[in-house]
Amino acid sequence: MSLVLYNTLKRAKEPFTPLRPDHVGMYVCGPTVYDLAHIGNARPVIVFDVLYRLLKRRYPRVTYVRNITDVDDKINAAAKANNEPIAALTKRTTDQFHADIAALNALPPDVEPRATEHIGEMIALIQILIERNHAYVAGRRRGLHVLFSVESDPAYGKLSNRSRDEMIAGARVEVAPYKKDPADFVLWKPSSPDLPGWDSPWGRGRPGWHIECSAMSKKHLGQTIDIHGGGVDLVFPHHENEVAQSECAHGQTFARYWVHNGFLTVNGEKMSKSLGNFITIRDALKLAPGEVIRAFMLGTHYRQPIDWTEEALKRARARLDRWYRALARATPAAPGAGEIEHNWEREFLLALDDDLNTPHALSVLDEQASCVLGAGSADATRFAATLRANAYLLGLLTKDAGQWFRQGAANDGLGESEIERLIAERNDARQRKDFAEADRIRKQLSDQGVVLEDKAGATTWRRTG
RNA sequence: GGCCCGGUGGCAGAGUGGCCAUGCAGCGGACUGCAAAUCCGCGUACGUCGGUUCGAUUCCGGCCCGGGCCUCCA
Repeated sequence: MSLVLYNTLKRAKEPFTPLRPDHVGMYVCGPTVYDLAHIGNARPVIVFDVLYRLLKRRYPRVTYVRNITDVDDKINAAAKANNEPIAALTKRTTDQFHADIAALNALPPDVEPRATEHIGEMIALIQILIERNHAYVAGRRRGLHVLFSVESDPAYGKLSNRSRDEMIAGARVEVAPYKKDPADFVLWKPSSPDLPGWDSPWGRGRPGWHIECSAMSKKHLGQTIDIHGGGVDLVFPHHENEVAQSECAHGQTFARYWVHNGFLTVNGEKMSKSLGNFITIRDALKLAPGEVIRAFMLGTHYRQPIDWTEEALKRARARLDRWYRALARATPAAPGAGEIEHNWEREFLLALDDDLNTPHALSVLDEQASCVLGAGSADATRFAATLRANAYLLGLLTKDAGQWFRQGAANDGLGESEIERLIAERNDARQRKDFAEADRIRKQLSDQGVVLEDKAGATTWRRTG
C-alpha cells in the first residue's frame, strides 16, 4: 500500500517515493495578496491540505511550504485604486486569507515565506543565471531588465509539453523590444520611484513573477523538492519558468512530482468579476459552514473540473448531516480520537493513496455512516469512532454533533431558548392530544429551518441549511 | 492553429475487460398521532461509429460535443 500521484511532468500516475525516506518536501503556490481570496483559490488550499495530512500520516517528517506573493503589479494597482499603502493592503489581505482558510479547516503550512522577505535570495539566483549564461541584462533608458534566455535551455517546455516555436507562434502578446527572443521572460525589472523597489546590481527594481518561487523553495526546501503543487493554469508559464530557472541555476531536478488541481467554475461558467459570479471564500462561508465547502470540494477528484452550484452545496451538506447524525447516534468521542477499524482504514486509505481519490474516500465514509446507523448501540459507538477518525484525515467531522446541528441562524433565526420554549409548548399540546396545535408548532419551526425529531423520551431539534 | 482534459443512470460522482460504486432526488413498504430519522425493496447508466476480444462502459482508432491552457489567473 503506497501513495500514487499523477505527475504532470510524466502525464501519468507514478508511485510516490520521497528523495529522503523520512522527510518529504512540498511546495505549493500560494495567493497573491491584493484582494479577498475566492472559492477558486480555496480548491488548491483544500486539496493540498489533504495531501499534507496524508503525507504526515505516511512519513515521519513533512515540510509544507506555501508562499505569500506580496510584490506584484496587481498589488500595486489595487493599492493605488484603494488609495492605500501597499504594506497595509498586503497585511490586511494576508490576514483575511488566513482567517478564511482556517474556517475551511486547512492546517497552516510549516513555512509561509513572503516574497518581499526573499529579495536577496532572488537576486543571488538571478546572478547565478547570468553567470551561467542563462540570463542577460537588457534595456537602458528606463533602467535595466534581466531576462531569462529560453534559447539557452534545451529542456525548456518539458513540463507544459510545448516547444518554443509553438509558443511563439501562439503568442498573442506584444514582444517587448528589449527581449532577444520573444519567449524570454523577466527575472528582474526596473521600478519607478512610486513603485516598490529594491537595490540590486541592475539598479533599483523588483522581481519578475516566477523567480520568487524558485528562490523561496530553494531556501526552505533545498534545490530539489519532492512535490510542487498548484492550479493547472499555472503549468504554463509559471511552473515551466520555475523549472527553467531552478534547473539552469542548479543543474539538478527542481521538482520530482508536479501535482495540479483542476479549475472551478460557477454555474458552469468561469468565475470572473465581469460576469458577476465572483464568489469570495468569505461569501461562501455565509452560505455554508467551512466543512460543507470542504466536503463539496472533496466530492470531486482534484484533477477534474468542479462546478460550484447551490445544489451541489446542498448535497454536500446533506451528506455531512448524515455523518453527523451517525456520530450523534454514538457516545461522543473527541474529534480525531478513536481506534480505527482495520478494514475500514484500509479501504479508506487505499482510496486516498490512489492519487487522492477523495470521492471514493467519501463513499467509504458513507458506508461507514450506514454501518453506524444500522448498528446496535455498542457497535455504533465503535464504528462511529472509526468514521470520525477517518473523516478527520480529510479535515471533516471535526465538530461535536450537537454543536453541528445547532450552528447557524444564530443571529437572524430563532434563538435556542425560543426553540426550547416552543418545543415544550408543543409537547404539552401532544400530552393533551391537541395534535392540530402540535403540528402548527412543528410547522412554525420548520418554516424557520428547525426540524424536530420525536424520540423515545424526548424531542430533539436541528437546524437545516 | 498548437498542447491538454473530459463525455457514466433524474442529478452529483467514482470505477472496472465478464460480478455492488456511493450519495441525493423519485417510487413502494415498515416505523410514527403527524413528521423527521432509520430500515427493507425498486429503477436494466456508461457520447457516436468501427476495431481487438469468447466477452468492452472499461483497450485501440475515427468522428461528434464540451472544457482548459497558449496573456494576469488557483
